[in-house]
Amino acid sequence: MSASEQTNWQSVHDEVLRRIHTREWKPGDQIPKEVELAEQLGCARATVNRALRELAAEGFLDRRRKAGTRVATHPVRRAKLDIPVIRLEIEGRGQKYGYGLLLTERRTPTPEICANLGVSAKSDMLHISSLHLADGKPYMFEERWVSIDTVPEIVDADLSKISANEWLVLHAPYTKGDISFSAVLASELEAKILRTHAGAPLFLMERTTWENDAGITSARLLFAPGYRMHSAI
Amino acid sequence: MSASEQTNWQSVHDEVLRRIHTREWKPGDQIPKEVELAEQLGCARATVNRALRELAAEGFLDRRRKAGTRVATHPVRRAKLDIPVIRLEIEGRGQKYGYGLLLTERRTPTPEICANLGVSAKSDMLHISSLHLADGKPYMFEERWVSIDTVPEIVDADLSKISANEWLVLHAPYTKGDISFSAVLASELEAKILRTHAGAPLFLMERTTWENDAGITSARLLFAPGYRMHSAI
DNA sequence: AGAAATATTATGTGCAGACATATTATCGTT
DNA sequence: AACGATAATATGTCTGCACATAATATTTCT
Repeated sequence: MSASEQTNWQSVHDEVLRRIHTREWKPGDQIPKEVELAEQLGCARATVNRALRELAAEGFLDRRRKAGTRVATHPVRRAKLDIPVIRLEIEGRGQKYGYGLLLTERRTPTPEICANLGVSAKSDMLHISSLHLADGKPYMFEERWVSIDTVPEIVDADLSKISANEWLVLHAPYTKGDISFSAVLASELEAKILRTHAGAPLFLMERTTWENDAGITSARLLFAPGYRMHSAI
Repeated sequence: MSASEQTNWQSVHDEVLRRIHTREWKPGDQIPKEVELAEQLGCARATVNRALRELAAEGFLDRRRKAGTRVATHPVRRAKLDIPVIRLEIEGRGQKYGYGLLLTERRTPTPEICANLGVSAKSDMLHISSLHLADGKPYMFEERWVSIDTVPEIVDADLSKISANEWLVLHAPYTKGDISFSAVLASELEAKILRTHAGAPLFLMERTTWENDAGITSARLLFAPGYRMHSAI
């Protein structure tokens, strides 16, 4: 290796990654131990440790005490999906964000929601439907249930101005969450709201959050046809 | 805070997260500087630094030199999607994995693939179609293009036994990748292959990878109806 | 040989101290 | 007041050292 430049953890990171990419170190290979690498690259062990730790977190390396460090055989690539507030996602693309509250009602949850959140069938809940727009066009249709037992303050929130999600982000942080993605067909009603036709393929995102096992909210987000979620890996 | 226990970076991490969750520190609030926190919690600044750094990476904190550390106002939650090899995903659920090669042909790419990968229209490429099964049922239909210019060894690979993706993972690591998800309708052909009906909603994953700007592969993965991708946040 | 106790080892983490760097705050000049 | 130079400061990182911990290797005992 060239060396000569300054050795910081980032450069160690890059150098190790380079050796993996050039297949100097192949999947399954054991790489030199931290002390040796530190000596080779002219830096402290702590610096090498930091670099290798990050590489392990990124999925390129497998590390085990005493056993050493080896190149991952099945580099599970981790796509980091940023799940921003919809408003910021739209505004971030330079589009104009719009939001409309379609319905709020206070009632007991459906059996499905009970199962999702793990709450009783007699729970006090808020059911909210809303539509998010980008440049005036329907972008995402949201159907959400919020537990009033867990987040009583929600009943005083003005959900005609700020979306339930944004309100929750600011007032009810969660400790645990679940998110899933799938493809579904638009129903008659959904199609009408999203201004498309029944049977159109819709991207569905379902999110459920808890605060220490107390269910907060469960939401079903239906994106208008053409939506693509993407990410770098 | 209680304290008394041993102070390691993990406990600092958890304590700070607790203060955020209990809204002792609210979104937008500035939190004590590292030196103060270290004093409060009875540990070295390096330890606090490690904890806060992780929390910032997780999206709970915003940190800036001189400006200090504050609780994120819009906690962008990062869903970490593990993108494993399909075989491992299926076997990991205890199902039996099956794989069938449907077609391989060596030809020039379609304009769409050219655009995706950024290669010339006269590139030498391998076009591969295959079907992945779980417990004998169609699970995912894959249509892939591999650049022979970038990965010449692919022509000697036996793709009837091992999927192109698995072969690539082992023999052609990438430095850059792009992944996107969307919902589409099954075409007649796709429906036939996945043993469903035309017009069924399919979850589509598109992946493209490069090695230093040299396009490696572009793949279109169509999952059978009912597929759900999920993750904890 | 086989099992249990013990030693060895590579990574994991903590610490104090130092300097680097990006930003903000302040001061002086016009 | 506006502007540019300068000082102050919180985080970012590196270093050398020490000890903890988990896993493996070795030895000892039956």
